[in-house]
Amino acid sequence: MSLPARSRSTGSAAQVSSDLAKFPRPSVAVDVALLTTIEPDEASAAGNGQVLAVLLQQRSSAPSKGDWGLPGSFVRERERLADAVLRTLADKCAIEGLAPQQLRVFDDPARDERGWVLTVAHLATVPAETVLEAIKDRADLTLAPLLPSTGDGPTRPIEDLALPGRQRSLPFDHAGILDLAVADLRNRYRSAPDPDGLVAQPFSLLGLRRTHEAVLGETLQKDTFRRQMNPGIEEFNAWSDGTVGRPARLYRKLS
Amino acid sequence: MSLPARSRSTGSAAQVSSDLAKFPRPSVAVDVALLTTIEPDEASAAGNGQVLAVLLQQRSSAPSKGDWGLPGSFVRERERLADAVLRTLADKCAIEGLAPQQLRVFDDPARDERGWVLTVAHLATVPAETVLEAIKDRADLTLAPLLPSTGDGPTRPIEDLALPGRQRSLPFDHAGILDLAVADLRNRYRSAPDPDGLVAQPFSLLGLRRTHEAVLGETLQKDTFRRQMNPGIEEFNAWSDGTVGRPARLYRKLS
DNA sequence: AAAATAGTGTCTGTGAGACAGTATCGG
DNA sequence: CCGATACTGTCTCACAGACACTATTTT
Repeated sequence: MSLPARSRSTGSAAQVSSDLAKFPRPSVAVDVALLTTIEPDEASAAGNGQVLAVLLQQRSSAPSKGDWGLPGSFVRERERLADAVLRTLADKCAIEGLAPQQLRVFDDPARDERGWVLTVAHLATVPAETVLEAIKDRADLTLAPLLPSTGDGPTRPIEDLALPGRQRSLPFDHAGILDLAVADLRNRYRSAPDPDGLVAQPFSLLGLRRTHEAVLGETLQKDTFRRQMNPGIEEFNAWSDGTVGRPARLYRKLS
Repeated sequence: MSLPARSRSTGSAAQVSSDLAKFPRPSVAVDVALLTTIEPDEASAAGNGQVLAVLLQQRSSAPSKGDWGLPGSFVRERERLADAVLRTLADKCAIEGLAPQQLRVFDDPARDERGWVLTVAHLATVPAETVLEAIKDRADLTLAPLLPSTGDGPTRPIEDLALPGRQRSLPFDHAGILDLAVADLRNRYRSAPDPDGLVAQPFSLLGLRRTHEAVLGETLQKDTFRRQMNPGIEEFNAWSDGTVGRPARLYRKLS
């Protein structure tokens, strides 16, 4: 970025920072789509395994009070955006140790009725157990499953988000943020084994495939999947406890 | 995003907007990497054709005054980020009619010595003639060629940016913005014919390939390239004026 | 005719996709 | 033994990559 032509560089800190004061400043927030894979309550359609789910929080205030939306908060002075996301998750949801990833800025000037607010959308992923532990005593937090699109329309990544109560849609532009997050996650899960660490670390190829199927929203072929994942994993000297059938070899992610 | 718990929704605009005032607000700027493909002055290495180039402006003020950097400016009240980029290019460079694309926010709190400044990096592309026309009478604008990496290191997309004078590096985090912009452009040019419209509209397959080679920084095989582009183009009822050799059929982009 | 460029036929290797086979467990 | 699950050999098809051949122009 560069200054307008009229400003002069004096070297004085006070003078220098007063240059910035000439420009209006927006409020800046972060929102986070925290995604995980869960076993749906009813044996749902779309394959036999897990589905993607997103953490929603019931809004305690201001616009759309009472509705469920993505967690978020305003950025603090000179705080890094990723740190603001971590703080939001720690303060509001008691979840720690993630690596949020920036998606993009949503900048519609009318997106928030309170004023000029930019929000930087983020994506974070976490194993299901961590989220379930964090929300089990909380009435204002929930995991909403993302049912994969049954039709063939490639328009929106998500066919249906199962919202609690009679709520029909997410507030603000949270639906757009969620679409972006899912598309981003899917892109990464197309080529590499569990790039975001959703599965615990020795895993069987079946467990890995179930998670990939949940993320991608489609079933995968067993043998093709093995060949695609093979260069990215290494054998682990253990075997799954065979509940039924032959035990499966366990693997770890490589490097 | 959501409000802190203590705020109440009163419906009064004054009351509502005062909630936002409780939070510190950063200065927000946009920076743009305007990329194009040019014929390099000397018959450079790396193939026989064009190379990527980026528009640089000599900073007239403040930090790094006199150095060359990416054009940018502060966002105005309730202005959309893409509009801020368009305004920057129109005001400072007299270039219009582009479609800037957001890359990501750079948020290092120490990135600008003047204070807390976030910048939203953008990418825009434009045919070479438009840029050359716009900069030809301007001493503070230049097109810096991006020489493709000669070695095999896949670390950085750009081996060398040919900066004017004795300047060694770009100010702020502009080098990172440029890397992102080039990587993004390359991703799109890998699968589709000229997705950003860098070539004029009936084109020969040779011209299209030269532009793709410039963007990707590597030479492409004639016949493989044709097959990859074929589903995305349609024949145009005209032929290139054969200066030497057989004239080439011309094409247009499909749909 | 020679040089230069455009366009295409074809061979080969690689890998996805699919099917069916073999291996190893619990009952 | 049977059922169930894990694993793998192999066939087919499609396509990238590469080479060379044919086609059409200027000189």
